[in-house]
Amino acid sequence: MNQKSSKAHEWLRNLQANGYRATNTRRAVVETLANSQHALSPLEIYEICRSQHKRMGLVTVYRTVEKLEELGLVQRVHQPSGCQAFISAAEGHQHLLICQSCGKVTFFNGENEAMESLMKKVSLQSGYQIESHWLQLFGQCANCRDQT
Amino acid sequence: MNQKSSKAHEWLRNLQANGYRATNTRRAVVETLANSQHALSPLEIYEICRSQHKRMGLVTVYRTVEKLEELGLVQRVHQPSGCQAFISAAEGHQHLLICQSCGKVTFFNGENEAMESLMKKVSLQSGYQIESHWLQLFGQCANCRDQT
DNA sequence: TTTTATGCAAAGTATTTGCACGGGA
DNA sequence: TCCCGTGCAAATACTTTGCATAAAA
Repeated sequence: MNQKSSKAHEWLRNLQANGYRATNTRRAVVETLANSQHALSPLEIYEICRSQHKRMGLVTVYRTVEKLEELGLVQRVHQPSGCQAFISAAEGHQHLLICQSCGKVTFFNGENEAMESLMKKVSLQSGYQIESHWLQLFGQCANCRDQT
Repeated sequence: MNQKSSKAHEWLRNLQANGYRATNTRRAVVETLANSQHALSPLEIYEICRSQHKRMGLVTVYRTVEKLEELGLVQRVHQPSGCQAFISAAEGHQHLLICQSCGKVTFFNGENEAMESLMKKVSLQSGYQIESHWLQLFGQCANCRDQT
């Protein structure tokens, strides 16, 4: 069993532990998202899954993604081109790095002194009590850089 | 003339300089957005403007906001609750700090060594060439903290 | 006068909901 | 068996487009 499918299994177990059932269609959505290095929209997930489950409905994708998000297993990705896509949730204090050419998503560790001190500084200057932050980087991945 | 309305005038001048006309309805949208400390959705802008221009259509708001965004005068704000709202564009390397209670938006300067070194580090580790970053903080503003 | 902007209505997308049937546990 | 999950269709929300009229320059 490779690392990819173990993530899918873990998500399915998590769903079941929360009273949700492991159905075939749900399994397809979970595997698609768990194995993807790209953020996928409900429609994209639907099209990928439909190659295996002809009868699958787009609604099922929406409902499954909703549950995965609720359990913190996937997260919505915000991009200039739109905010409908989802990807595996970052673990801990990680953030996203997105390739503008191929869409590949990489996680990086954002829990560091630099961020901490910036937030402390902003907190003092603004009077806000800072509770959370969104940090996302955009660029070109190594592959796409080479192809130029 | 206060600072608020001068921003609205500046935007109108900018629109005219780019071949767009300064109409009454457009003026209303511009003033609403230029004077707001909160991110507003097209529908919210529409409802505010309609108190003065009964005949105004929601479409006009969409079309005006589109032009303001195109000229870099306003920017879209992404939030957990949705991504339809707009606010004055940040000037230079500034980022948003949003109050989770009242929605007030404050800008802070994000152009600093901390961010630079973080991006350099991530670039080395990931192999990505980083082109832009998106940072946003969420918290409680001074007013909302006091009211607890 | 000339050209852009407007409102209305209609058309497109994206997403959610109601419901009877089907399939997991 | 029991109850959740499913697909379908319809409803809702958000945004864009076509067009005849109104208004800015």
